[in-house]
Amino acid sequence: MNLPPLIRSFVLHFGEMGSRWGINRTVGQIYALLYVAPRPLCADDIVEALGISRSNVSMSLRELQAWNLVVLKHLPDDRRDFFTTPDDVWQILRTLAEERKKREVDPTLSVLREILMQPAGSEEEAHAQQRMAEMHDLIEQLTTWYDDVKRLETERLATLLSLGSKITRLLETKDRIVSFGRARKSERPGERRTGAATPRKDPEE
Amino acid sequence: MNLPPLIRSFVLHFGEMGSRWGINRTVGQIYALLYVAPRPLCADDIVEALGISRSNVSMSLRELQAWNLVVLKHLPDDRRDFFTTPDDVWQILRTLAEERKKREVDPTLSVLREILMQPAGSEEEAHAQQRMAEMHDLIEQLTTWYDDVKRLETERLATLLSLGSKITRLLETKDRIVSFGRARKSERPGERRTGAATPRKDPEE
DNA sequence: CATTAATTTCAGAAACTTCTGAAATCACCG
DNA sequence: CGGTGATTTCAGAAGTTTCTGAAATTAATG
Repeated sequence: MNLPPLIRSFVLHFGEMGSRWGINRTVGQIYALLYVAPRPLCADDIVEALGISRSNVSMSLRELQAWNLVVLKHLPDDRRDFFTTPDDVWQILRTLAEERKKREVDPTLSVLREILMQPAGSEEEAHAQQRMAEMHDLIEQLTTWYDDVKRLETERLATLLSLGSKITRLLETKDRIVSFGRARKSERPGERRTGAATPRKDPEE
Repeated sequence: MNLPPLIRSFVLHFGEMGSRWGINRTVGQIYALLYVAPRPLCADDIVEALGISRSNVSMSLRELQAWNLVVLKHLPDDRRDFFTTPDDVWQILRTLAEERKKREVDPTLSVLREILMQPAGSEEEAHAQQRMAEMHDLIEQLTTWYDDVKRLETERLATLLSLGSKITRLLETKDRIVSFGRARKSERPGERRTGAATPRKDPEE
């Protein structure tokens, strides 16, 4: 590996972090390198910088493309592919969130739904379904929130973040002034709201 | 593996998911099992249910304890350890977030800060620092928001979630009525706010 | 349509992680 | 304080992932 020391530390750290996240080390390193590079890099630049095999670079770039994390550039009169990351860090965050949701959250939700459709064959299974329904509802709440918030432009999202929990304090006040928080009285968190995930046994009780 | 079919699917799915997250398959399965079990389980119950070795169970439980994801119970006149997960799914989510932050986000922030303190030795490094500063600031904004919001009781957090982006619409209106959004005019997202992460070269420009 | 250069694929080697059974440790009891 | 049974540790076996170099493929050019 042949890199200026600051960039080197960054790249190595992201390699480490990558492996904690199920992304592999090389993929993490390549991403980090592209992220800080002042111009798009081609595969051989990466081979050179990280000292890994050409084929490994090829496979890892493929992986990064599958995650939509890199942008492909072409220079005139050069048929090599050059790669960068998007300039906007918020955009990167959005992509990351979207991809992880697609790969991890959505399949989990659908497994949970499927299990919850089946009839429980025992007390034990009925209890398990109850627990899975709780998990299902939590995840559904979070993804609904996410789907809503992800559409915000960056500036608004940043505003929302910088307010944080202050918002609830604001809402406290509004509750009493504007007619805004009305629906919330009847709906305590933890209780089931959607019909979809209700286990079979419920009707009999 | 000797489990009712519904529970079996759930456990297997969490095993799979676990491996995507750098948590290992067995640990994921054990967690899933404890999560849906109607009562605390001891190590031998787990061996029996999942058909894995006693020592593997021991190590995996250790791992789960290190993540604060399981609760230890003792029955009177029985010196075995029994394990459960907390009843409240929101609590589980909080713990998960806290632990992941501790292991992944905090170290990344501190690596970034460290690198940003060092003087850039070249154009290339200076550019890299600029990029790292952007990443640093984004992460810092997110963790500040998280630190703020995590203190909310579950009920309020749920309210906040269920409002989602509606809040910004509410704020639009308030901006004009109450004197609440004043600070935001001068502070465009994307621009540097904290001094901490500013790369050395800035002062000269 | 042959040549050349870039890129991808893939089988197996290397590295790493997970899992096991045997041995060591621990903690309670008489 | 020795015996008993539960639990943990650990060295190495089994399994998995990552990485490489050689071969195959692709695509542009004369």
